[in-house]
Amino acid sequence: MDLRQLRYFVAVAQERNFTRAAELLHIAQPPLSRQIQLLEEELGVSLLIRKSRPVRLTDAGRLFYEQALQVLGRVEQMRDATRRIGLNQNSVFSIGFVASTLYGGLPSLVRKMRQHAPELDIQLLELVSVQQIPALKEGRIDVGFGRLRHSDPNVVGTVLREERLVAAVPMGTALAGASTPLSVKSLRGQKLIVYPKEPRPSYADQVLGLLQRHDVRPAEVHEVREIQTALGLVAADAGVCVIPSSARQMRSDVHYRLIEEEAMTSPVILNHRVGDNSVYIDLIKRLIEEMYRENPPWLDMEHNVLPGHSFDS
Amino acid sequence: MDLRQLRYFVAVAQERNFTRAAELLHIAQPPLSRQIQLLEEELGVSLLIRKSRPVRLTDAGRLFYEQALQVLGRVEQMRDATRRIGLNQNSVFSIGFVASTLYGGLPSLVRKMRQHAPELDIQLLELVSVQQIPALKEGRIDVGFGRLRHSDPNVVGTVLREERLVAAVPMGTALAGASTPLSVKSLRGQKLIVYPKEPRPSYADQVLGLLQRHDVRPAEVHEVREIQTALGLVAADAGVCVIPSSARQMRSDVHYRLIEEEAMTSPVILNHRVGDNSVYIDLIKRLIEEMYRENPPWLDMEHNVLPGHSFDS
DNA sequence: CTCAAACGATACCTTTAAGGTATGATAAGG
DNA sequence: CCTTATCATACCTTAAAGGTATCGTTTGAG
Repeated sequence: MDLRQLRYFVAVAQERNFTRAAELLHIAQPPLSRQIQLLEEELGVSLLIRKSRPVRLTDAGRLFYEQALQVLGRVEQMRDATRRIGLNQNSVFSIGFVASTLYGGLPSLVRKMRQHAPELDIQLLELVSVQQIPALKEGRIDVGFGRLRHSDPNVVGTVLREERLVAAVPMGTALAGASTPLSVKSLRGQKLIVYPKEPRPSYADQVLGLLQRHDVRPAEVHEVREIQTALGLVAADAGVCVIPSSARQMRSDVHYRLIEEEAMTSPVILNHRVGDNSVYIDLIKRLIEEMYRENPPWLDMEHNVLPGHSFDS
Repeated sequence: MDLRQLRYFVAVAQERNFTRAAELLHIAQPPLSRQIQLLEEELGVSLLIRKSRPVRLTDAGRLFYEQALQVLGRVEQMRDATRRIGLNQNSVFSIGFVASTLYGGLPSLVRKMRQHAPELDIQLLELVSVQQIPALKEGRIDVGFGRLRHSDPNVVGTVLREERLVAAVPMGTALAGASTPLSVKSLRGQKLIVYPKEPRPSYADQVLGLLQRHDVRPAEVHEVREIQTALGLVAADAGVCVIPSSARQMRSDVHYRLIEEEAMTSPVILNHRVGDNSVYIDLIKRLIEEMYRENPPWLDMEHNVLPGHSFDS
């Protein structure tokens, strides 16, 4: 499959006539016919009904046509965006993040970065923690906000805060009958919902590891794509899940209880390359320190523990 | 530009070494070098810094790399989806759902199902709309709650409601300066964030298709995993996204504006196999009718249009 | 500081695939 | 039934992809 074939197919789908499409594409009709045939052979499905005049799309052809339009549009956009970056000499600064950090200070931090460094083109890339390390080393991102500790000597990891975890439990169940902190051992024998399902390892594995360390075995583990699904299933009484306390705002039709064990926390970690002396790394660190000094609502000191960190190394 | 060149470039970007990348691609190093040069000539920008070892990406190269990954992923997905279309018991009762239906009546419906049919083992499976049709035909699920219309004659699709779409825009931007409904044409030239990234086609494609139909071309498209990431990026002023109106509760630090065009809706559709006379299908239909008669808060009649549907066919 | 190894670029050749022409087969309308 | 339009097949030409040989540059070890 190739972009040229996509363009050829789109033309045929729009004209519903190979001869006219060939004219528009400035090629002869037989090579157009052959290229569409090659495409169908590669896919193993028929895209067009040729026995009728004008030709009609099959169901697969209709789907393929819509998708092809989008892919061709995406290619156009990436060409334009690449040229814009390359020709305008804007600096790009890439930030990797795990989704849960969007409920902490990351949105504000990015806004402050835009204010302090308007010349930067800030790219935001969702990567689970384990993906951030190679991404940093390969230069695909410049900093990363992750949730898992690592041991790579080429990447500096600084714990910004340790966020307390809470159990989201279905309304109307026994565990929902109180609001006091509960022991993680209460989760024994429960159906556990974990996320994100892939890529792994991820926060799902962090939770499974913490439960294991506390000798807690759930009755069933159900892996789902992401937190919104997990909390939705809790609302549907399909099980319980363990989430960072900042995510409690997502739904109000489930019950939340703080997990009392002090080890039941999830760190938020800033990662960057060793020896990266970019002024933007310094700027990020300074902005983070300022934000923490301001004690903003999302920091929620009742559910976060700050390690005695500073950025002086 | 061609898919082959994108694959070549991605390999070089990942290996940071032309010789190794060539080996992985099963071609010789000189043609790889030349193809990347042709690509750079066509774009008119440099993608790689070759004077350093290992080679590094330029800023334009980094953006191009991320975009190329997305495009290649899309091509893979469209191939798979096209092939899938072209080419479907205590009693377990499986319900497929798209994540956004968890913010509607699905959790309540499942609770009612559990009450009315306690003998059922209700399995909940997150599947995007297009995955639900083969899943129904193959018997992997018994009903599905999806967002995309289909034309498969073997599956009955009933539109339960048409949910109005809203634009989530960053605080402090021009579009956030009003609360009145806005025209979809206002999204021209904006950076658009779409979700879910995979599998495809999905709600992301529904939005892209709707924009295309209204002749709206965004400046850039950024695909992310799911709505929480999309809204978080909006909060970080990384672009705008189009969401179902029920999802507005997820974040309060972005601005929402109803999109005024009447066609800018996303249907919620109940799908089941033709001729499926299961008492549970009848039960689900009855429960849905009861729930809609109760006019619950999530139904939000201001942002939903009910088609004159009944389940009598 | 020197040298050898690694690695990307250039030149030129071979092979492969895209496209063109001629023509056959089939659908559809008069 | 016949003619025209349209897609498929066969075969040839042309253009581009890929291979080999080799040059120039970077980097790290001694």
